[in-house]
Amino acid sequence: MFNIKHLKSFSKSYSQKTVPLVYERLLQKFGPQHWWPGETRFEVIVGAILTQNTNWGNVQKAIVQLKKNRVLTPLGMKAVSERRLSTLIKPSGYFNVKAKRLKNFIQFLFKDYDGDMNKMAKQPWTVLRLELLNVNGIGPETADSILLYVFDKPVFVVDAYTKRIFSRLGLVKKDVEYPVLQELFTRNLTSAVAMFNEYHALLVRLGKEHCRPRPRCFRCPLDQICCKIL
DNA sequence: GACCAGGCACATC
DNA sequence: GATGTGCATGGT
Repeated sequence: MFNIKHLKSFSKSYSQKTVPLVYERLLQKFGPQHWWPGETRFEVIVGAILTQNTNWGNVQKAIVQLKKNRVLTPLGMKAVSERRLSTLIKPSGYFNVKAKRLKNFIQFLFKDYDGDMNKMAKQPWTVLRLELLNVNGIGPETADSILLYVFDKPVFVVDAYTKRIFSRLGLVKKDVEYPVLQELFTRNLTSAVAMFNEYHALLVRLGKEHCRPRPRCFRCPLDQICCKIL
């Protein structure tokens, strides 16, 4: 029987075994998460930017506001002023910086792709990734979320939960760099898009419910995740 | 009132 | 290159 308490190590074989196994256990425990069912690709991108370091519930409030005011389309968002945009997305927090970031993305979308998401979809994803990272306000997690959840590209999304969970499982150090952790998943998983999509969502679910920044389950050094879930 | 949330850019050393 | 800080709302 797999028991993370005894296997804790940074070894390669541990990773090979653990990365797919954690996925199986999580899917078994929580079931499919049906993540990011945005009505349009543009909506998912906006959500990806608004959710930076922010609770999804707050993001949804902002999305409703944008939709109500017809700003949730490339043309609508291009037309609205940055000041007005920041007011509409207020519930999502960091509204001034996020308004700027949304405008930066819009500028990129119109300059390079004539405001056409279909044209963007045709770009090879490795190229698109670099272009997205070049937009001020889009970092690795947001870029990869867009590639995976909007354009169905085989890119694993690493976030704070991923880092916390897998460092506590002993597979990586606490301050592991983004590409190193990402590589851990791409190297140890065979299937891609559908699984990457689901795995990331499941890690968020696990993180929210059982893996706080400061463990509350003091009997167990990994908080609750080892004894109750995995 | 403290903690937490599906990051990122920028300043400083 | 590593580390610290500002950005801000809303739920528990």
